[in-house]
Amino acid sequence: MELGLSLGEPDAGRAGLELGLGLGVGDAGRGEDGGRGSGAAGAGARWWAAPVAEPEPAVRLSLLSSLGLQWPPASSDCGGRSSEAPARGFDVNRAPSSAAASASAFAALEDEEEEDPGAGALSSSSPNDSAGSFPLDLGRRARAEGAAARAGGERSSSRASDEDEGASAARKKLRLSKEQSAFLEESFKEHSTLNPETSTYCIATSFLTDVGEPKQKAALAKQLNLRPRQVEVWFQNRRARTKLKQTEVDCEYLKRCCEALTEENRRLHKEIAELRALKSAPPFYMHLPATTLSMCPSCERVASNPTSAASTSAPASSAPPGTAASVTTANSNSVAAAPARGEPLPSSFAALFAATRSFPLGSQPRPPAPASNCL
DNA sequence: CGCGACGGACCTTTTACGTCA
DNA sequence: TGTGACGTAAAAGGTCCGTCG
Repeated sequence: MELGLSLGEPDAGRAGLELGLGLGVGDAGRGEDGGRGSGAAGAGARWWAAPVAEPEPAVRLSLLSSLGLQWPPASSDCGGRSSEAPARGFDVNRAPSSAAASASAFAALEDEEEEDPGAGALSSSSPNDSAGSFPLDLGRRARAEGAAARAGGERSSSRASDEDEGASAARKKLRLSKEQSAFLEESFKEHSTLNPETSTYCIATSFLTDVGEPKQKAALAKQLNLRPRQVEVWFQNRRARTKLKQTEVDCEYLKRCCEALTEENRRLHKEIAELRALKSAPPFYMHLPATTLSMCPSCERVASNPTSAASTSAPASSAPPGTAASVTTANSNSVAAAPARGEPLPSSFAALFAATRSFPLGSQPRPPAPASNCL
């Protein structure tokens, strides 16, 4: 998707300002993170990359900033490998205190299951009856399922892990307990994807060293008494939700961007029309050199060139306030009308643009104009 | 070194279930 | 009590990448 805003003249002779918001949609993330694509980042990070053929004009960023808008939105919390791993306190690759505490709890759980592997498997119909402290008791059903998964042995394929339960069996949806969701959420904050490598967290805590599959997925599944497939599905769904939310945020931001740029475009068109009207004024204005005008970079007022202004300052000094010399762009339409010969005329364009430009974008605060460089 | 098979991880879409107003 | 909206677990199909023979 490409939002294009053309500012200025359509003809090639004039310098038109082409604004584009490159919005990559699709399989954008692949290849950028050196591995498989992070689709969540694909919608967000791709916008940064803006992989268009032509080099990105600097005006894009500067204009966005000049519009008082930041990109990406500050609320951007996009998952994905390229943008993931914000500085959080929780690190699954380290041993948090709670996890360390849970290690011993898990050991106790293991002992309990070894004594009675099927304990309580059918005693509860609700998957949410996780009464008790996490993770020692994450719900009997979940525990039973975890035990069943371990009893059946880990499949090399995560998809196959469910096949042993019988494909004909009705798909039973279970609700993860709050504790399980919270723990998975913490893991997701750290890494939106499951780390296939050996988890240093597991090694550090060494409570899963005998698992034989020291991966994050297996570790989480083991700790939460879920099947690895469940952990995998949860992460997939969580990434999808994150991406969806991020897409909504980005869409809203782009909408505001488009509105702001449209307004800026309208304003610039108006200025162009006013300048054209001035250009078609009597020849008196025409022999003013173009270098007469200069823009104050700090306050964006148009100032007259000192040398040029000096040569033309004499008539200006004779122009009293309230005459055409003090007219600003606010009423430049009236200025555009050719003054009758003999009327006092402005000495330069500087007076015409002496007033501070009005920016319709209310979100953009303007710094106060330094008095030294301004008219 | 190039190539195809394979496994693993991920993404997107869809389905189905549980909850709640 | 029935119902629709919503959240979410789960599955299916596809893609990509690394590994191996």
